[in-house]
Amino acid sequence: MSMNHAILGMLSHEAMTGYDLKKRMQRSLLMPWSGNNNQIYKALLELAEHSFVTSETLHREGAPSKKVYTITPAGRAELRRWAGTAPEAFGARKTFLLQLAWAEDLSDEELIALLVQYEREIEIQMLMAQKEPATRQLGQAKTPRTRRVWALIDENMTAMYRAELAWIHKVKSVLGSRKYEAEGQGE
Amino acid sequence: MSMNHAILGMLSHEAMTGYDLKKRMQRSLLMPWSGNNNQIYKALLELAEHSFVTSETLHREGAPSKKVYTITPAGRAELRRWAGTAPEAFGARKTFLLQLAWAEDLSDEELIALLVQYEREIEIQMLMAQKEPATRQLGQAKTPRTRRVWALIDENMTAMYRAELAWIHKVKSVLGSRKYEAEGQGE
DNA sequence: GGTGTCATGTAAACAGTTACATGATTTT
DNA sequence: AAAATCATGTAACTGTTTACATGACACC
Repeated sequence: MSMNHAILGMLSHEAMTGYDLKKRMQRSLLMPWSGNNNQIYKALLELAEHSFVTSETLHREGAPSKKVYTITPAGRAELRRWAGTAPEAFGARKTFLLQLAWAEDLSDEELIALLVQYEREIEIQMLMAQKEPATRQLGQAKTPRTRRVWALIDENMTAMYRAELAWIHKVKSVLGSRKYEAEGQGE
Repeated sequence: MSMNHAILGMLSHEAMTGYDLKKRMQRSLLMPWSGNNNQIYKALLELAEHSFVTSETLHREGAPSKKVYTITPAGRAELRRWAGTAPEAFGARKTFLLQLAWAEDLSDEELIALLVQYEREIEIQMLMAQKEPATRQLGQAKTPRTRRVWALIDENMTAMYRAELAWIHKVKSVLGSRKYEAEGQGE
């Protein structure tokens, strides 16, 4: 579960409450979990059991109490360990490609309409990624290298959307000009 | 659940057993579910309940019996309906980006080693996608348009991996030459 | 007076993975 | 003799989403 490590990572920059974590996770496209209560409060319990975090309850008058979670040295060690583990290839759930694959009974016009809708969705994601970079929710970078790496992470996100938009344009042009009737395979 | 529709889609080209579906799903990168028994046999039961598929059991001597599933007209209608629904943006789980984000305590050399490992993983995926295109598991395309669309779907997959590899190269060059020390933001 | 934010948590459902169980045949 | 393939299914677990519950304060 990388969820727990994501939380650990965020706490490594700043002590926070579950509520803070939730908001940040929801805003960052890097963590596509919904950032919902259930997961976060459970994960925090689990991390506390392993002594990777400690919590301090702040009682405040006229406002709900807070539980501020702080990472422990053991937590930092675990984070470091995890950061060095063998990386895995990403997995993309592109439901739209499945939709396209079985859209045989749709007309060219319906297909193009679908593509336009999909394009709009991707454009929205890209705009969001640009105006609220995924790494902004991670806190303040501590070193020039981290600052640079975070910028590269944000570039990865936008590059991904740019590639998808380029592909959409190609598909639209193929369908729009009925290039498939020529049966050509060329680029 | 797009799992059920993926099954419906595959059955729309050819009647199959659960076992056949499992093998095809496992081979196709388009359906990143593990294609495990539990899911498939449950999904088939569900589809049968909705009368989207029917099954016929073939008893064979000297071999285990088969249950061949066939799509019904209602199933085809459901598939068509689904194909026309509003598409959603894809979601990518890029755990590696999270790892990178919190790799502050790793040396440049360790970071580059991680990148090289990640590059290898992505290269493997891309090679798999090229030599066994995701749409090959879908059956035989019935029309020139479908043939063309399937080719475009396969291109989408390889373009995605190509974009990732290009990004990895950039990150390697930034880290390898310690460009981050210059604090530059330029492309 | 309704909606939104702050703040913690729980319940129930759905989705997905791993492993088990069975039994015959084929390949190494 | 061991391992893989064919073929169906179940059990137990982990992961994820949606919705519920509570209560105070702030804003419109």
